[in-house]
Amino acid sequence: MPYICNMYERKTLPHLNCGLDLVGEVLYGKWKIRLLWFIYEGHKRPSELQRQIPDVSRRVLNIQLKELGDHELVTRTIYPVMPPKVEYDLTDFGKTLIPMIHSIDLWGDEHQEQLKRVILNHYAENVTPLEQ
Amino acid sequence: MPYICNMYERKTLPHLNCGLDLVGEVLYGKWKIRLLWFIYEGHKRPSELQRQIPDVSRRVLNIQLKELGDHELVTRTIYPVMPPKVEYDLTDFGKTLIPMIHSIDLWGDEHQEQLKRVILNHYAENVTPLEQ
DNA sequence: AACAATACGGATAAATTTATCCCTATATGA
DNA sequence: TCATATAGGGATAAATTTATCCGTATTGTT
Repeated sequence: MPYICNMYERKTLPHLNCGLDLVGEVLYGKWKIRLLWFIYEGHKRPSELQRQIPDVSRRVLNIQLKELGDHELVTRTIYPVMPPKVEYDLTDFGKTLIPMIHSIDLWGDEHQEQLKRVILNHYAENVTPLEQ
Repeated sequence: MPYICNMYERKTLPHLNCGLDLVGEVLYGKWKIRLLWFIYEGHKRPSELQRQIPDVSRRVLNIQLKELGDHELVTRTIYPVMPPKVEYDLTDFGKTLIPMIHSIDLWGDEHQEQLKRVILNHYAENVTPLEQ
């Protein structure tokens, strides 16, 4: 049974075998964790989120927010004003993720020197010889 | 400056702006967190890992293990015996991830009912009308 | 009048990730 | 002798994700 996801009809079924599979289904997306984090920090409007994460295209931002909504991690409130105003908020379910995301963020900050080193090393080792 | 990664010459540069970017660079891969977790649980040989995660192709398993190694999260030990024997172990750096992964795993288990519901709902809502 | 800000989505292209298929090697057991 | 287990890589295809470009609308500002 095909289904549309991310504006795309998926060909394969998801794996829902273990807890980590389930988490992956809802959090595996390049910007999702960051979106949850910024919403938690109070950046609720799409344009604010876009400014916080300039690297994401506005299109993908919308898609990932939509999926977070479908997965009941955030709510979307539309204010009938002009110009349009939309706000995202964490649901209670979404809020249960915050301690986890916080620990991920902390780990990244604590090890940022080492992380940068290994990431850049990995690239350096894999640069195409022609370009060195 | 192009670089090869995942047997593929990347066209865009990675984002290394914040802690979450850095974590993403080393953990963003469909099976990486599970690989770290199973190695932590004592399944060290590639063939064991393959059995724990039948859904991953052997090829991709090797590639993701290689990257975990490049990122200094695991070590790879080759025993010069026949048939070949290889063992992966977490490095000290890799071990610092365990509490985080544990909390992810716990969250997934604690909320598995809700997760399954929202994941399946999301699919149901997005099934192509033709197939319903 | 022209333009920016707000928010959203369709069509499509590009990038990236993951999978499939096939190959190398050696030792052991049926 | 033939299958199996072990470990791994090259070439390529398929799937999936992400980005780009364009269009819709309204209000207020220059």
